[in-house]
Amino acid sequence: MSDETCPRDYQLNAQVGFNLRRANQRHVAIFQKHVDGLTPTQFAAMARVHELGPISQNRLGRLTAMDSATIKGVVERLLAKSLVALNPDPDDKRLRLVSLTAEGEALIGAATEQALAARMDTLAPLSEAEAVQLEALLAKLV
Amino acid sequence: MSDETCPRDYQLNAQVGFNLRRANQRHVAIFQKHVDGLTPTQFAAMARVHELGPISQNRLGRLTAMDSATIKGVVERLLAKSLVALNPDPDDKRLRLVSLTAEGEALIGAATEQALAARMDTLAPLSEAEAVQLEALLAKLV
DNA sequence: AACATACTGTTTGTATACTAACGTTCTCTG
DNA sequence: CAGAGAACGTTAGTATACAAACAGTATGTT
Repeated sequence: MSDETCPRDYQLNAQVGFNLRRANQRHVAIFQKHVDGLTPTQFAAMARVHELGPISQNRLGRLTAMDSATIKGVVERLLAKSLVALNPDPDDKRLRLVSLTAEGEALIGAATEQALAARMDTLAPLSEAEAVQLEALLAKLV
Repeated sequence: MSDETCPRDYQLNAQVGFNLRRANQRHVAIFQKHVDGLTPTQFAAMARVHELGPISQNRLGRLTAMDSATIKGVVERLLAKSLVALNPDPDDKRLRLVSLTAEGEALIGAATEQALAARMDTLAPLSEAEAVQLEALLAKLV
């Protein structure tokens, strides 16, 4: 990010919203460098399915903070990469259960390590104590 | 945001990246409720032009953390609302200078107050001291 | 003056993100 | 069991966001 982005005395730069957006932009960029082939949201979706097993599309969306339109696109793209499969629920004809394919299961381990490395890089400008503080404050905010 | 979004023991929820994304989502939603007719990025762009006067499209993008493709779209939409004007720079034929229209100038004052109200709402879950902390930590991060 | 380099704005393509509206299916209540 | 209401997934439309490639313009060096 260029120096020009940070003139010292504009109030915009002090706004939480603006810096929240920039911090998020920075994290996404760092994540992309570490994790190959998965965006942060795609990784989040896969991590949830890995944790919970087969799960409906909308429920997966809620658990990863995506609305139904957004999660649909994410699942579609994971499907195109053969990382997840989509099967009807025998007990509820509305549902389409998302599950990891063998390929997806094979990927998630390495991806998790890469995601943790990305987290480290993102927090690099902060001390250990500051990182803990930030995570606590963000948790209060969401 | 539903309770379901926050099961207590999934590591995903402890990830900075995930909570950064959610905090940003929440702020955008709050901003939309307070500021009518302007998205956070559109407001950021207008605030910068208000501060600095006529400015080239790409430079405005750098000062609001948007790449050239993104700022182009934002300016286009502000243009469609007649809030900004676009004029060639006589000294540099590459540049298209963005400036506020009278309508834009008339709007920016009220919008700034609404944006500050949105900021208050966003930080509402935090104490005064925590809000200051968060802003300081985010500033270190970007 | 000529040339390499850099910057400006533009376009295309992909990926979130949300709103609103819709048809299908389920569940709950009377 | 019938009808209301809710939840599911889908679609269309709009708005960031970034990468990559492009032509036009400016700048700096020789």
